[in-house]
Amino acid sequence: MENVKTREPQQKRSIEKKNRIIETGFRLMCENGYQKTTTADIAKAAGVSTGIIYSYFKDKRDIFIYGLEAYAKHMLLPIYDRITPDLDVYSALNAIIDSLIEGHKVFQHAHKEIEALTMTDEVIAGIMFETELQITKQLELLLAQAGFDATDLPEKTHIMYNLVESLCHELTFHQHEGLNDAKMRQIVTDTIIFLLGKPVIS
Amino acid sequence: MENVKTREPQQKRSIEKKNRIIETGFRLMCENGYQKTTTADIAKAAGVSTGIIYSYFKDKRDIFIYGLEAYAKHMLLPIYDRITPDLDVYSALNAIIDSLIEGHKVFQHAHKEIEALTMTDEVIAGIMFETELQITKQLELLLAQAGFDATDLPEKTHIMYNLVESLCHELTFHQHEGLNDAKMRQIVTDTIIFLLGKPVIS
Amino acid sequence: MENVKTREPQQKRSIEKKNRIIETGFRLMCENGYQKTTTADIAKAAGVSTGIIYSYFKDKRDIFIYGLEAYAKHMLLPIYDRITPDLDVYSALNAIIDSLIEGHKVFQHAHKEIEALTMTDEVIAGIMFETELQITKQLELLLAQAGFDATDLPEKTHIMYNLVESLCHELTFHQHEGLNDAKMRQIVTDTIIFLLGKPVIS
Amino acid sequence: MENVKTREPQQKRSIEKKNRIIETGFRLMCENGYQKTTTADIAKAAGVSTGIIYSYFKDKRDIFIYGLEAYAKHMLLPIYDRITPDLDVYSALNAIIDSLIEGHKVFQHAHKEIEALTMTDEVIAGIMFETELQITKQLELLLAQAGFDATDLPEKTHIMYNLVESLCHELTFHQHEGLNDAKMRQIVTDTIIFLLGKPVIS
DNA sequence: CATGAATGAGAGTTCATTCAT
DNA sequence: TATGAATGAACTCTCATTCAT
Repeated sequence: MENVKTREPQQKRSIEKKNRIIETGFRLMCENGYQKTTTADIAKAAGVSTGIIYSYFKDKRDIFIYGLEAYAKHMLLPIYDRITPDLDVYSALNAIIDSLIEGHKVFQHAHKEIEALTMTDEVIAGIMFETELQITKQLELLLAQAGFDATDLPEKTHIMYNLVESLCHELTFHQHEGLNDAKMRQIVTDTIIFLLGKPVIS
Repeated sequence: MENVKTREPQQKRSIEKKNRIIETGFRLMCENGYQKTTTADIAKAAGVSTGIIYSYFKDKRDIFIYGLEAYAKHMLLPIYDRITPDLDVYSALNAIIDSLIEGHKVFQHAHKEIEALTMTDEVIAGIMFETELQITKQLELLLAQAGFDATDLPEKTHIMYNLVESLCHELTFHQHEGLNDAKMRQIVTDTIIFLLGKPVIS
Repeated sequence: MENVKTREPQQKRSIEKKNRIIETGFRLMCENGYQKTTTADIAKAAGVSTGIIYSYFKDKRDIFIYGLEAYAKHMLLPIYDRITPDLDVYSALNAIIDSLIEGHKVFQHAHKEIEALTMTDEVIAGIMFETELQITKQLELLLAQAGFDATDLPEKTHIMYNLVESLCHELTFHQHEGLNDAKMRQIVTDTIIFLLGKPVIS
Repeated sequence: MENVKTREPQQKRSIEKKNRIIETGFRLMCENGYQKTTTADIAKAAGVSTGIIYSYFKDKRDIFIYGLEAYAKHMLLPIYDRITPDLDVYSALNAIIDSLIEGHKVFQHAHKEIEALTMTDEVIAGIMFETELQITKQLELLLAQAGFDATDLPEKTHIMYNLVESLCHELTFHQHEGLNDAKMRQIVTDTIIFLLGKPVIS
């Protein structure tokens, strides 16, 4: 039996409204912090009343969860989409980096707030964990298929993922003056290629 | 322009009390989240009254700032201490990694909460930025002195710092099953050495 | 001075709908408490929209008032109906008790909630007062006509009414284990006959 | 392990304050209804801030429970106190009636609101049930010891209790005009004596 | 006539901060 | 200095009522 209090909007306008609340709410929470964002803030920014929020969402946290899932999808989908069988591993790698950078740009400050909530909220932690797992599994698969040595692949993949994550963060926020974007990206891809070693076959 | 309300404790016992509040408070905030930690929790855990906290600190955030500064010092000091002129660059590198891992272990979950607060609090952001700057500058200096090619050194250093950061995080929390600690560390140091390239003057 | 907002339904279907709202709403309010019953609950249970309720009723309280009046009628009517001139006083008494027990069974928990609302709502208090008055007056009349001594009749009638009320309550809810229904009823009727004393004439 | 959020006041002033909140809160809830009484109302009437209420009580309902327990104690204690071995059964009966009337006078409107909450709150229902049980058991014991016929004693006691309850209610609130207090009381005691029958051992 | 999405005032509760002792 | 009781603004969430369709 479904939740009886919140309802799934059927009308087009309602769906748009629900999405507007998710987008606005998640953005505010990520920009200003989960706790500092009040339901009144979200309602005002989304142009709705506070009451309607509780027609679509169980509670404030529910908005964040929905936003987080959209965020995860936004990060994952392009990866699946861009990796086609005819792509060589280097192009695929670049496609993945592009995807993640784009995801960061769209969701701005999301990452830090999510990481913090990960500590105290198991559901949120679970979603993030699963997302990261999907991405790294995808990377491992890609590399294994391309014939790269599978030795220490999980460890290498994890490190590569973190390298790309950090790169995305810097390229998105430019917190450190004097760093050259192109150079950063070049170094990261070089490093990943170094980590990959040479393909075993050929 | 001194703060008139809070005072700098002169007595030995008072100093101990202030430090106890900082340590306990910062730990609780990092473990359970800044917002979820109440001043009452801190007072109880530190064995003091809620009132006395406001003799030593301007507000709750002030406790966090003090804790953060201690944390930063804790991360930085060992780096300075362990890098002696007679050390070769590889040993120095390992010493730095050891220092940062240790720092992570001591301050546990601190990082995530700090990162989140960085977004909305400029002072906190400033402290973290300065700390990272100090570490990377130290690394750059170390490497330059050791005769490594200074080309793209800021970019490389930044990437190395992130590599080590991620490593520390994984070694401390072991969030991802199936990853081998020793291998991870080996790969990271290998990667750093790869990034360093060869010293210009052989 | 007619209410301009709500209207008196003319169509047969509308009348049925209004009655369904009254029945369902009053039942829910009595079972779960007035405050705990929401207009959404009533609408859902009655199979109508929340909006339509405000076409038939001024507000939520109005539904209760209507239900209460129906309840009062339900308690009173059988008393009038069952007391025919040819009935002796003892049979009439039993008929009244039967009527009240039946009323209780139909409206279940109504009494307690009504009593509580009586305190704060003068209209509700008035309806209940009037109902009780009708019943006791009816009793007084019945007894006077049957030739019983009219000394202290109002006081006696009031006490008899309460006796029957309590009896009905216990017979309906059986809250106290170990009490025998038949014995209770027997004792109550015996007590009433004791209270009545002997008819003056004959 | 005790509740960690609410504390048991140790200081005399604190105990007084807690009691003031209970008295004021319970009175307001009984006079105006549980739902209509807000925590702000209680705080204002008790001359405290809303916050302090939650130092002494888990929630609003907790205040009511405390008040209810005090009410029950107030009803029961005088019964135990006034029934001494040397008292004949008629004097004891009068003592009980006096006790209950007094209880009603002190707690005013309490009864109705309590009855209503009994429906939806098991804890409240339990307290009331236990109180009534204590009183009826006391009555049964008293009568059995006095040598009255124990036939149908539980049923008779229950009816007597209700008789007294109704009497108290009327004597306290005088809702029905034209009824004479003294006569009412006389009739009730007469009825009880009738119910008692004659002591078995002459 | 009917719908049910939308409103927004107001509820209970929390907690950083203050202050009488 | 130190206490912890007290404050009250601000939070999340509810629901009787309204209104666009």
